Amino acid sequence: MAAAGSGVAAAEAGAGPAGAAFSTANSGRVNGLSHPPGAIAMKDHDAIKLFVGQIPRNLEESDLKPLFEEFGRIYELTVLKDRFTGMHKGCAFLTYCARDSALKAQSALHEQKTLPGMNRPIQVKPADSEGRGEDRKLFVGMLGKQQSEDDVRRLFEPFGQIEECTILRGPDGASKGCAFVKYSSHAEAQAAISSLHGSQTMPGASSSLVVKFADTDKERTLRRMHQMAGQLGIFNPMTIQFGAYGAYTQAIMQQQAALMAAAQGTCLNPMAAIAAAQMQQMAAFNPPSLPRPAGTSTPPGISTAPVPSIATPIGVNGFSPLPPQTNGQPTSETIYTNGIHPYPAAYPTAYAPISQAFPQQAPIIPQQQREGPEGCNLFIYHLPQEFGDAELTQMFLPFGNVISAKVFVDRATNQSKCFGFVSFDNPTSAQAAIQAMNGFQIGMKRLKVQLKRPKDANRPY
DNA sequence: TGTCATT
Repeated sequence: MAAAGSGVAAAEAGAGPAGAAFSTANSGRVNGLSHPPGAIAMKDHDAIKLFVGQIPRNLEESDLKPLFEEFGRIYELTVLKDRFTGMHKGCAFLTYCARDSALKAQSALHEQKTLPGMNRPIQVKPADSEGRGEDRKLFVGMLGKQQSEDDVRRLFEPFGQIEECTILRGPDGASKGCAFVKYSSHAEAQAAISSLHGSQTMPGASSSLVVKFADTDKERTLRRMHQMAGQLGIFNPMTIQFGAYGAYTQAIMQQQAALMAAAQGTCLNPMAAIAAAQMQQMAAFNPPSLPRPAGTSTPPGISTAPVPSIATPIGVNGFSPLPPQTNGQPTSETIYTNGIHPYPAAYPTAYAPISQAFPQQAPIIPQQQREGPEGCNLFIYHLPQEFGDAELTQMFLPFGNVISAKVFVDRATNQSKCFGFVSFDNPTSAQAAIQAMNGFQIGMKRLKVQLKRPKDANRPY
């Protein structure tokens, strides 16, 4: 809850003990016990901070104090105010010196009475900051798909009292291989992590048991935002910077980089190797043009006329000599002098808000493996051993919007299994990639590029 | 032939 979150900071930053914060008329006499005026109130170590909601906005701390003092000596009481306007938010944080006072107040007041002018009863309950549950709830991963709630309980029982145990299941009831386990205390949860995380590998699981604290609401929201960002097509910074021509400009930059490497007889990185090979292939299969990334969206106002001029400088050899002034560095100027300008005059501002939103560094959205629509997903075999996700992405960028590229890696050795997946956002790009890249020779191997087999299909080959 | 999944 945002209100509680900002309120915590406000409460922490505000004046401390009630004795100092509010000097009301009866400050020398609280809860029937007298104590010297000006004495600093101490709170118990196990004191609970309460959230109080449904308070009329005309009531300030001094008005509320008498109501709550009935249950014990108050250590701190803070009405939540808007950080900027100072407006009363209709709620407060309340800490009693004694834990017991808080419990009494909660049971006597929570939902039990409605303050004047409010239409819902007062809320008195431990504040979110009191670790209402997230810090004792565990996420358990790498379970066997056939393990039941009872199996998981048995596993986690030795470390404390389990309040809740839920296996995550899909709509069909099949286990997703993970679960939530909630203990009655943080310490118990921590003990379970220490003993169980990585301790064993469940039958059918691909790696050892995962035991960690579950995501907080905040983390969950963040993850959802990332997912949404992915769906909106914010895949990588180059897409944003170069718009629809990112594929072309990148492909050309790579080829030029590869040229330099090849000219020096050094092919140290995999991209140089692939780009060099790609150029031979370019010259062979369709002389003057890169494959047209069909289906790539063209920003409004851009004519498609520049496309042929992109191909032209490449020439029949698959490349053109570098302009002398670039000194071989594949900078963005290199691209411009080749006659390719990512921002024609007709299209000056459409992406500007995005680049302004991320002035320094475009956000790196962690690329999760996303399948495209049917017919957009490729299976690629016989990849060079040293190829990773990035190289795979680069290799297929010229054919369209690559929404994901994944090279499979052996988890034990971290070695590529030499196959992977590439997904486009449309089937035409996928077909173009198959046409151009299936049988593509790299070193001694030829790539196998075909549509990914659908999960449910049982084709025997 | 999408490996790890967050109510």
